[in-house]
Amino acid sequence: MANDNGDYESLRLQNQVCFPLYACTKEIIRQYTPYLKELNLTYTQYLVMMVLWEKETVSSRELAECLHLDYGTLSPVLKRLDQTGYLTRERSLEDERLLKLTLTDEGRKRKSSAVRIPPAMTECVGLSQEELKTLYFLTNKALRHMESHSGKDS
Amino acid sequence: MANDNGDYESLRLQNQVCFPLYACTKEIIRQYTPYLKELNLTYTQYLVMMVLWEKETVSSRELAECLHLDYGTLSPVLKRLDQTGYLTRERSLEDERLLKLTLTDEGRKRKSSAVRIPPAMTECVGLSQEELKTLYFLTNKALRHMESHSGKDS
DNA sequence: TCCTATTCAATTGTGTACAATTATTATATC
DNA sequence: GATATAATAATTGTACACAATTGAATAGGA
Repeated sequence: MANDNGDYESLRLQNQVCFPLYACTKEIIRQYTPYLKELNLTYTQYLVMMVLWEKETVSSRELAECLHLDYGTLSPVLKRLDQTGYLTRERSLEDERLLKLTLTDEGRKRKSSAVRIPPAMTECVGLSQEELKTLYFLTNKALRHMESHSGKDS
Repeated sequence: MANDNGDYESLRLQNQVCFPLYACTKEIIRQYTPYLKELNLTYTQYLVMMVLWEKETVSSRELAECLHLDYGTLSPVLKRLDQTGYLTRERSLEDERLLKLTLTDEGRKRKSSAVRIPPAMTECVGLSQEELKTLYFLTNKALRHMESHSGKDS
């Protein structure tokens, strides 16, 4: 009934949606690199700094949640940012389990240098504002769907 | 003239397009993991296998190009797939620099188990066919733009 | 032919990324 | 108030990911 070609059609690299998503993400991050290098940051570290530039102080737990990263990834990243001198790590007084991260003056200074990164990256990706909005909408929709449908199906 | 809020608006995590792309990619790969574990594959190894399932034999150079991976990533991945017994690595006779990868019977067998992965993943992402097509189009467009505008501007 | 530049691949070093385990602190239950 | 449970981080182990370096094979030019 079904022919062999048709059965395996879905397994072709060209027919995967995730693959260009994966390749595109890596390529964008690669394009970020030279800009971030001037700030002594990696992309992951830049994500942490964006949160701190906005909130000044944040718990490790909040950070893990909003960046979708676990402690195995976050712990060494935070240690490096501490060593670089962009943030401080200290235990919360109310709850000794919580790690409180605070932006340092040195870290705050980098914010003004960072403002030119987003427009440069938008330029580099080569999509229109409309297309970027669509991309933003679709990836967020997929993310929300996967979050609500993973793990805790009781 | 310009207010401080407006200047830094573009630096907020919520206004980044790359971030949901990055988070979404990681989440999809995480969702792949249990399916791929049954085949003894990681996501990167699965990408290599998809190419081999289609072409039976391929050079390392071609693989690096179509998967957008460099040899630093690819070499150990190929070594592991060799150890698992899904492919063989041998030097090309015509050009000793080239590494020729060939699918083994054991590797070929896994293809029939893999066919149920793509529909399961489509389901899991939670986007319509139309939305997936749009996502595919936009990420490929961005990829092509970045490829043609990076490095060799003479 | 000899020399140089290029291509292909592997290796090294740094930095994620995540599952699984461990340790510490808080909370809930009795 | 002692004990079980849950929450928060850190650590360990495996596997990418990529820049930079190295080394071998090939191609191209004087």
